[in-house]
Amino acid sequence: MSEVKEILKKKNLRVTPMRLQILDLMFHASAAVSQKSIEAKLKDFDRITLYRTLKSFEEKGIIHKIEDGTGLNKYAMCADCDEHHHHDEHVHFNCNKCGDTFCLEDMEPPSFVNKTKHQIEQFNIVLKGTCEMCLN
Amino acid sequence: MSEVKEILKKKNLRVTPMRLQILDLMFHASAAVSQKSIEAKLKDFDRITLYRTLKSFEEKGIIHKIEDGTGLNKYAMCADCDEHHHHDEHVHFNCNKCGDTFCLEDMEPPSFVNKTKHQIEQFNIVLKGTCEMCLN
DNA sequence: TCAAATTTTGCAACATAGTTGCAGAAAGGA
DNA sequence: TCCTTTCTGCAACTATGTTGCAAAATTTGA
Repeated sequence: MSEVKEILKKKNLRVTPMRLQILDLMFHASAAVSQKSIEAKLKDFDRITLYRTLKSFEEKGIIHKIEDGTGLNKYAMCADCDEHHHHDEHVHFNCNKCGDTFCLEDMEPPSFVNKTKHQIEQFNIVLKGTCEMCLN
Repeated sequence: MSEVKEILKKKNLRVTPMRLQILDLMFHASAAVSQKSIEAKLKDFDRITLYRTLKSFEEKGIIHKIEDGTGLNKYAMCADCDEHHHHDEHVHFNCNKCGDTFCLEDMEPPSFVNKTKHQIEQFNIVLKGTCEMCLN
């Protein structure tokens, strides 16, 4: 728990019980978490505050938002992001069965041959299928 | 207009003024359209009916839904989809400035080296940047 | 062309996700 | 401890999407 406390302090965010709980939860989560799944675990807290907490975490570069196409925003800890730059351009995987989303930080992102006249600056890649857990 | 009429008949959908207008609009659109942009153009029609129209078009394989990460569902005509199978696994491009989304049907989708234990079945790739129009 | 069967539409009501303003509470520093 | 700043929780609101149902429109075929 003091590990997440350090993160908050380093980012100049006040250490509150809610923030500690949320960050602790994400720190130990194996998959990316949605706001809904956080709400399910911390039912004493206010929905709006949770939105704002996640927003400020994201702005400070503690977590990154994942658009996995399920319509639900999900969040995961950033390996090495800060408030100036997010390094979250890794591939994500979304399970069609359980809906969980994982960061595939080891997977090499592909390069694209740009035949178009559009200027490509970032990408969002979500692989879909059946996750390790659901296969068994 | 009779071209889109044929599409509806072929798919066993009744030919109604609303469907003709929506399909005609999508047929001539250069970018993928969101429900919102359709509403802006066809303001005489009911919001709920529009949802259901898009849904039935999608089910019949006339259009495909694009998850471009903007949170808004967008739709584009299917080049060769039918109700049994969607062939919409091409790369999409989303402009950060104007928000428009395009199908890059010419772009070769990359292959992924699967080092994980997850089973990959589909993918969703959205390239982001500045589109041709916004560059000029 | 008209009536019956079927599909589609539009309304009401509801559900969920997300946002803003503001007052009071809590955290952190002196 | 007190003061400043930040955070929280409430109320109210917007946008997006869904379901049930009755009325309207379309299609089929006599």
